[in-house]
Amino acid sequence: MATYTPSEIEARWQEAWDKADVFKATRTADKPKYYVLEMFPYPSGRIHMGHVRNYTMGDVIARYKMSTGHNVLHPMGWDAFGMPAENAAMASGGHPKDWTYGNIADMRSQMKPLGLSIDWSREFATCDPEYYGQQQALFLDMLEAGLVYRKNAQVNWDPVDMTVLANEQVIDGKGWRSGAEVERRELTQWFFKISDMAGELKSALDGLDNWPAKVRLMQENWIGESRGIEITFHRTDGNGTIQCYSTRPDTMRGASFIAIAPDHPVAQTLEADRPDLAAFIDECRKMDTTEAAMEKAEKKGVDTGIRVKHPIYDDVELPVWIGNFVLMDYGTGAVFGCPAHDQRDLDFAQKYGLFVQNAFFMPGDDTPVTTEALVPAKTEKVVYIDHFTGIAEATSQHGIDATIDWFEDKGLGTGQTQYRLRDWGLSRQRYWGCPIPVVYCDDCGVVPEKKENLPIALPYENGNEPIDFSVPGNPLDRHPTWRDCACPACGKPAKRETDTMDTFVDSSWYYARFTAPQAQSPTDMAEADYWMNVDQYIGGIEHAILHLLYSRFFARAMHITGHLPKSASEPFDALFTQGMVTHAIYKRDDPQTGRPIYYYPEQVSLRDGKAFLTEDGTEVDIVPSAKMSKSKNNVVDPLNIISNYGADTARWFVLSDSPPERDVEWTASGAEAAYKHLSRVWSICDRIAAMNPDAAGEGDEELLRAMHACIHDVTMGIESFGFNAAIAKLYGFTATLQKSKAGHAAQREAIITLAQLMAPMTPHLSEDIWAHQGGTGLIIHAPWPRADDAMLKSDTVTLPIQINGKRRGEINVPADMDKAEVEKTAMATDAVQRALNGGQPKKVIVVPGRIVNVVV
RNA sequence: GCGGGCGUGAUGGAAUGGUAGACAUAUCGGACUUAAAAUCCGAAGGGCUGAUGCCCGUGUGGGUUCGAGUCCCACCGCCCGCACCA
Repeated sequence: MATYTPSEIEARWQEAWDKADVFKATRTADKPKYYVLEMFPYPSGRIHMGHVRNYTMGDVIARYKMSTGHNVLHPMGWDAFGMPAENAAMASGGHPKDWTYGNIADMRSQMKPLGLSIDWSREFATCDPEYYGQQQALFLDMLEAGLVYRKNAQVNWDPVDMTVLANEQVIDGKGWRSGAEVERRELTQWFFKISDMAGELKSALDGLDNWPAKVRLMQENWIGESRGIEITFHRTDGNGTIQCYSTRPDTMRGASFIAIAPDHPVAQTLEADRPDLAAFIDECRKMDTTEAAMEKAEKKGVDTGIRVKHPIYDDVELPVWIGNFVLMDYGTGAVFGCPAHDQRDLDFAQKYGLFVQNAFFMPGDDTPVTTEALVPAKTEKVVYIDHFTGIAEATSQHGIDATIDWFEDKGLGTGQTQYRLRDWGLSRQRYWGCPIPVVYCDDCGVVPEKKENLPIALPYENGNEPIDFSVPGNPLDRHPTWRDCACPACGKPAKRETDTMDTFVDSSWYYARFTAPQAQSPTDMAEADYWMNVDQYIGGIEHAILHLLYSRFFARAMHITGHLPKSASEPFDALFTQGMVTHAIYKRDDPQTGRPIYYYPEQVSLRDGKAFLTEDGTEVDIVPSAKMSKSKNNVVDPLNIISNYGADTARWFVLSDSPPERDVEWTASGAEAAYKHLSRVWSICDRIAAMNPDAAGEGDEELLRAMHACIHDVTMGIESFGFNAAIAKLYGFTATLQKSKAGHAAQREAIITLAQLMAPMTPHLSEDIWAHQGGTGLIIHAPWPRADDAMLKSDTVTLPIQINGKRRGEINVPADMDKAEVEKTAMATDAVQRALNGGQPKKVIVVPGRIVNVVV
């Protein structure tokens, strides 16, 4: 043993793990199972520090659970369908399949040196026909179970490229390639009936105790349960009614207009005869379809000329407007506007000269609303007038509840629980996705493909048929033969669906597939029953809503279709959302153009907290803690770190400096420090190994006490995702061991325990120390150290003494001293005597083992 | 716009409502060295004081409490998501 050489150590132990096949997961009854899963990556081609952090966290849990006697499943795969592959094909020729599998091979080889405890025998990519074929089977089962249906929906349409665009491809309302103004276009598309489960998906959130509260709250708000009422408005022209959904029927007195969605049937019937309406509707169709854009856009409308009767006041007529802010998907696609109690409605009313009328007032203030809407909190008391006087005298919430009943009693409306959650449109007009396995037959209509014909493979799979990416649009549409097939029902020539599935479908059930990746059906129930649920799921907060909600829906759908047990309806028992890895940006404004120039970390030298170009010494600006981004040149390649310092250093650092749920800033000095620390541990091991085995020393007990405290703290840290705190304790204990003059036996016990406690984070170094200290077998198989309670307790405690809540002194007392005695001791101290100045304290609070506070 | 989160030394951060700043970086001092690097030892929130000590201090302003970084209210700033990016 000489110096710490991670490259040699890490290769050696990875080989040893491979040889012993230690990470292969097999169903067995003699150990409790533990399934740990990190959100699988998209194969972009390069792993980045965010991946390293994510997988290292999962690895820490997996290895810790192995050493606590669990049968651990820790798989890895690839979320491999998606637009970037098609974009690459369009940009530089080639085929998405080659690009994707090439990237997977690259990324796998970049991940292996990290020494992750992954069962690679279960690896799959979602673009493997073996995977998406089972996904098609699942789709057919869901179709049969009534969980899938077709309806019209809008897409972003690029009129120049003649293709559907993803939201991401729409930039300022224009197509990203053509620059043409994007339109909305209606297509018939497939939908999952997730809204049927809205209530269940919401109420089941309560049981997810080991999910972050913020994620549960975000999902709850996303599902958006609201109690309201559907009210019928009668048209004065006698041409039927308009149904409005409202969560605020208590504001009905102040209703001054009806607003309907541009694609509301009433609006569409008027379009032909009214060029002004048609033009407006057309303008609405050009609007960005994202919710953020809709909300931010100026609220505009056009009067249709239609009038409806106010449901309560016979003499009041309300104009019906088309509003660009009304969504057809939510409620009935029509709302009534009450300007007095809604700022958006007030702005709209003022813009178009509509009247403003209060429905209620705040107690003691009956000033009518003019420029600012009166929007009370639901718990605030309000005073209703007219029809609602007296029925709703408590709070605003009472008013809403009471008026819903009032309208129902009068037969004017129907109470309804409405969800914001919309059905999940899964059709994508793209090539690189899972084909939707249905066939269109002139005679039989829409026919599901037969299961024995699955997988319906992408054309490339059937023998290198050329796919043309030189023009935009879906290559499946223009493929010469792929669409042609026999109708599964009648056998006559028919055409395949050319839409593929949203890639979110792929990631909504992969966790279940990992339990039996080679099964000839979507899952193997025996395996699923054993391995599900995922005990710990780890990934980015950016997936807090869609991916996790879709997965929860799919787990339920898979139960309904017989592919998962009911107990797996909530697939992820515990969820952890980790933060990003950030890095400072080094930049300087170009003196000529004024545009910023970004420099790579390697081009910069740091001195006294300032950054200088290594080349010529020019000072550059430092922007701290920015998301790593290729365009800002602030990306650190994990492979460079591994080749310079080793995987253990990279793993140690990404866990060390920040709490895992928060962002961590990558710094060269931090990585250096991690490396130095591991070297230090290594040299301590070296020193102890060189000691005389019989050598006695001083402070054995202190060292062992510190060791047991460290076992306790690190165990707690790992169990509670406090990896940074656990690492801080390991630093502390390492320093103690380094300075220790204890005998060989105690020091050897300490270094072995230290290696074990570090093993989840730095598995290679730990194996090596274990071997050098004569441990038997592999450290990964050694049981986790246990803290001895007797060694954690100490005889005396130091209690701080506070005077009026400010620390003024301390006392050392026996740990078991009773309260009265502690108080007496505290009162006798100089600090307290000085503060009392001969008087008596007003109050003395003694918290045993914690603190004494004297109030004077 | 809506929803969610975060804000503590020069920096990353620690702190079951109970000694604010653990641990690490950067900085400074010391040992070793011809010198430097590496390594080891030590100092360090700000202000006043010779020291013991005192005052101030967790984005801002209020509140609850014997006691608030932590809980509540309002505000400011930054970050994430918003349904066809993965």
